Amino acid sequence: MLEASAAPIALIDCNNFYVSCERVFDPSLHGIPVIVLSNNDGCAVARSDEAKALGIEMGAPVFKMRELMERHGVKALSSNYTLYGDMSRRVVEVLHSYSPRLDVYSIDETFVDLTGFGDRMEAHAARMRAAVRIETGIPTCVGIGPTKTLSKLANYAAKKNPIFSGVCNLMNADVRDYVMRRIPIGEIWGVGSATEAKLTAQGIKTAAELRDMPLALGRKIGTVVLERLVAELRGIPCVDFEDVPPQRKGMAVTRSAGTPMTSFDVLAQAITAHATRAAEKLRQHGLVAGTLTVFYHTNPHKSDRPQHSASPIIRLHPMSNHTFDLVDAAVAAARRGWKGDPTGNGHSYTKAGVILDDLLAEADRPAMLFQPDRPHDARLTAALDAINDRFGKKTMVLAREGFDRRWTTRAELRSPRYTTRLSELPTVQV
DNA sequence: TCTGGGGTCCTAGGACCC
DNA sequence: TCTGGGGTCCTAGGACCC
Repeated sequence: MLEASAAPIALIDCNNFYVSCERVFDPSLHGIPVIVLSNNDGCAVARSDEAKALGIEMGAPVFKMRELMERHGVKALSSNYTLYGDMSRRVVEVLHSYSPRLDVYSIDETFVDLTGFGDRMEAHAARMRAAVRIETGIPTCVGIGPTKTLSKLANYAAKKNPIFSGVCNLMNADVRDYVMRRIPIGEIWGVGSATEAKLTAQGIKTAAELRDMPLALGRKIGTVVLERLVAELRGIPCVDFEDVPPQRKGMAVTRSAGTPMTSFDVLAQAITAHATRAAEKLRQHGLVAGTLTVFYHTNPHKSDRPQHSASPIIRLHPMSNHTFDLVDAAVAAARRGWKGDPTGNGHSYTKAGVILDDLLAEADRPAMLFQPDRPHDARLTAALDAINDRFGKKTMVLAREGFDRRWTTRAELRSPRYTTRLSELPTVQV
């Protein structure tokens, strides 16, 4: 049987992760509705159970629910990615002592290979979950299944139904069938709104029905992706366990502006900041980029106002991770996309970004016949990185970022970076 | 009157994820 | 007034080649 031979995979998923991180360091947040906001304090990207119970949806814009929040005392926090990133690292560190093979899928989810635990896998998962709770303070749920898709499904069941006490094991085909008959297709990993609509039109509404659909039909109404999904639901692994993270292909730094940008100068300042950050990220990962895309656009939610968007692309040769190269290329590209008068063309741009593609390990960068030898540049960026690493991000920036910084993203409700800044350590009253 | 076919590469756009 | 950011993968279709 396929189920018997397929290796058990556990998915451990942190509950309401960003909210849980905040609660670890601020106990007053327990028992009340809490939401964490997106960049620019625009919408809710994480919600406590109490906030979900009030009907606050994922991605709900804050300005539309101010009344509701006031009425129910909803506590809103700006996102604090420095804190969440560090807490995520701590969770993974704990998991390492529970399995030699991990596939870190996202900031709050990790697949764990449970091969070799036999009948004890459920108990092992429960111990792992308890250890994460004790050592990091973060609550989690665990789903176990013969494929990644089924372990995701198991995790969903563990979160939804308290009967599982946080660990749902779907290795048994009968239990699995019972659960799958009760899960709507929209909750399955890989089924988004478009696929859900197509499947519903075919009369397919539950995970069990999707599993039993002919593979060829899956391919026909979807693509090979949907066909693989159906196979995964049948217990046939099609999604690789990636314990070694694959080489990343692209990288982006994009931000909404706190105040709309109306002149080319202000836009160029924001683009300079984004390109600077993108170059830093490249160097941190030991990569160089071959293609740079700049984009900026007006507010798409204001259809009554004139709209404009541009996304000029520039090739970088030689491939580079140098701040000056990327800033020069980005600003030049942005200028190419700009139309009209530099002091203002009648448009208010609300978002801009820099996207890097064709990434390559720095060591593999192709040599160029006439490659300029620029040892000073390398030393300069090294010094720049060292200063910003030691004294904090943006201690030293290019003057081209400007001084008024009116375009910077809003984050007015951010909690302290408790675990990564000495000056922001939590204080304890004895 | 008759007007190829097959292959590769690249890109834009869609769909999905957290 | 106020609506996130950062990724991956797949496909269709055009350009180009022989």
